[in-house]
Amino acid sequence: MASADNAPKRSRRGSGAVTLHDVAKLAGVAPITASRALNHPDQVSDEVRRKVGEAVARTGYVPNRLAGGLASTRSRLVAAVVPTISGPVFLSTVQALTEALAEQRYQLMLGQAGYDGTREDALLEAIIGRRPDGIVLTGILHSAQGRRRLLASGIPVVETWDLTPTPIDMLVGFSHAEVGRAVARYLHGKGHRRLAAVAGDDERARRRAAAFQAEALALGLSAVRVVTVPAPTTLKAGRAGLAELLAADLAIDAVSCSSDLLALGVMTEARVRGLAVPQQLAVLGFGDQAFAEDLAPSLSTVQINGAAIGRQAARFIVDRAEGRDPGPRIVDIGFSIAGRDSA
Amino acid sequence: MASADNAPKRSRRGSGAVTLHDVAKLAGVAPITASRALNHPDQVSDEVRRKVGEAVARTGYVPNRLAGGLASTRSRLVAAVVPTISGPVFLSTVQALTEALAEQRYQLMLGQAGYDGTREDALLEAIIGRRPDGIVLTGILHSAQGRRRLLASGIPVVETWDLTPTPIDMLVGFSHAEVGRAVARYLHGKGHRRLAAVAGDDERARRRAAAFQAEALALGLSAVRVVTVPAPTTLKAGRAGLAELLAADLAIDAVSCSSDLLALGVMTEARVRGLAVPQQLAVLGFGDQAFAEDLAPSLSTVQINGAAIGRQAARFIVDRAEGRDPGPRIVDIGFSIAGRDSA
DNA sequence: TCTCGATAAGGTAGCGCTACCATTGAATCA
DNA sequence: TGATTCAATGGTAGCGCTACCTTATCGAGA
Repeated sequence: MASADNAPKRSRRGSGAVTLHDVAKLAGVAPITASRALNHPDQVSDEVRRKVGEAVARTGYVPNRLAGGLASTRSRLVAAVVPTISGPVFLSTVQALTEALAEQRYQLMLGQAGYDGTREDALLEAIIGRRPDGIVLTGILHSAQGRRRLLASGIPVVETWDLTPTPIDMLVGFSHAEVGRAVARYLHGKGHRRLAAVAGDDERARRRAAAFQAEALALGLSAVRVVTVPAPTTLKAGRAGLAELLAADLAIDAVSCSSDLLALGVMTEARVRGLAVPQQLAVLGFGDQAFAEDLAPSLSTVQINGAAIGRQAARFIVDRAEGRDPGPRIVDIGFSIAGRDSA
Repeated sequence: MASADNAPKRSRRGSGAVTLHDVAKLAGVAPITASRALNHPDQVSDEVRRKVGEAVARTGYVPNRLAGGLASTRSRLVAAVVPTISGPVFLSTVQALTEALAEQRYQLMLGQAGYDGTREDALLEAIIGRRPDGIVLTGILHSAQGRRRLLASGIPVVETWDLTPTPIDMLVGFSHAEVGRAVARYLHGKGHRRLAAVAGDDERARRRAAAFQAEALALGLSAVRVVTVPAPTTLKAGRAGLAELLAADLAIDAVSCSSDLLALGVMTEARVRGLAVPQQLAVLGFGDQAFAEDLAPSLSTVQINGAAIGRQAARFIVDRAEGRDPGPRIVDIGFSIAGRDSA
């Protein structure tokens, strides 16, 4: 009965990495105490904290969050869904979200749903399977089936970049209809009378455009022509959009665009055609990307604080995950119009 | 001893979600058989496959990948590290990576390291803790300490957007020095003799610029002035960069930029100052972002197939994870120069 | 007839961690 | 002094899944 079994106790499986057990043994404490020293340092003595810290440093131990998540049903993982990462619109939100979460030791998992929604179901399954502590939906329209699935999963959900009276769970955004109306009033206020728009083919841009049209009519202006281009929007589409508007020979004097890139395209096409911006044609963008301010002429655009959206979404989810009350479930982040040289 | 304990068998813990046990019970098979029906369908009978499929549909079961990953030491998770998501350079790579991985039922986890590397250590810890099946480093210089840590973790690593003879593990990229030299030869071939450069303050851009300078000298041209601007690069920095070059009064006739956005800034500033592009000043970009081709004048630029990099990285990692030999560990994806109107 | 191998299914024992409860010893109170 | 509280630590039992092994069943070959 002597120690005949010097054979590795660790069985066939496992990654072979350092585990909490190894750390605990080295520190001379029980595994659970080592766990506490790392996760609830205030619950152990200085002595234990020191010994465990040393053992961690010596072994290079990195906690297995898969195991921790399984045991505690808290994965410290947050999933974000964007239509596509190439549309730079949501980037500031995703970036702020990543950073705010990293500060709280949460990690972001990114999924792309595409603009058509065909991958949505597979994506949701992949996400829910990871049992994230929260899901941030960024500018995506989801099927009723997907809604039900999310709801059933019980995972906190934050919808962003929109404002609906009936969110799945929580929401940070702004009113697209309000943006459309504000833009119409802004251009009208600047003396423009023959408005047009170039809009990406996505739900939100369409809603802004519709409100823009309606408000222009309400202001007594002539009917607004809207050219729709595929999403995600590109500079090229902006050029083509203006070309199409000019071909229709409507004598327009202002164009509202559903993205800054589109606006840059419109300005480029106008310049090539010898149309002075803003004298002959006013151009308004959407999103206030970094380059907008430094174009020549500088681009007037709708400012959305994407970073604020990301931070609020992070706050929502972390509060929920830690059992705090996140307050009102709907936050209107608002918007403003940066009046610069182009309109 | 009768069934006195009608109390919920499921103890205090757990998420309350449907588990494989529930599915198995409903299907009338053992849990392990249900597991096989889902993960190795060819190992069970049609009958079992059908019953389990039905049970899954009825219960809305979503496998817990935390538990699966813990048991199998295969997380089906891949981590990608970018300096920042706002620099649009790596977006095409990240997008292609996400898509290629999603096809193989792997999921991407995104981390931002920043350009300074202060967050690098915390980020690595967060990543390794999830026990991903692979890590893709995108354009990031990591400390020797980080290298050691990654190596010690035993996780497959793919470095991208660069070419070094001593990768940590696997590598897909191209030679930045070669790009710098090719650009110098290209501009020289177009008849330009007084070259300059505007480069972002990151390791790779600096290497391109250095090779650009060296090659220009080798071609017998006068010394190349390089203006360095902060990373990530912006349009504004491009404008400022050109302004600085012009202030030095060097009579330059061509500018090579370390990003397309920078090039757009240079072109914008040139236009404002009445400098004709390319007649008085040739401008060359880097990255071939979507907008480059449609600018006026269209932007000549260095094309990098970022999507191909992403796909190859995915292939590397999936092959490794599934135990296949991924072939040569270093892949040079190359580059080309798109000669358009600006240079 | 018996053995053999292939196929299909099940049982067992963890993966590495933490929730929950029990225990200990010291400090506090009446 | 003994009852009571508290802080610090440990033990046990899973979280939900899968690797590994074993057992039943069947038809083919000797």
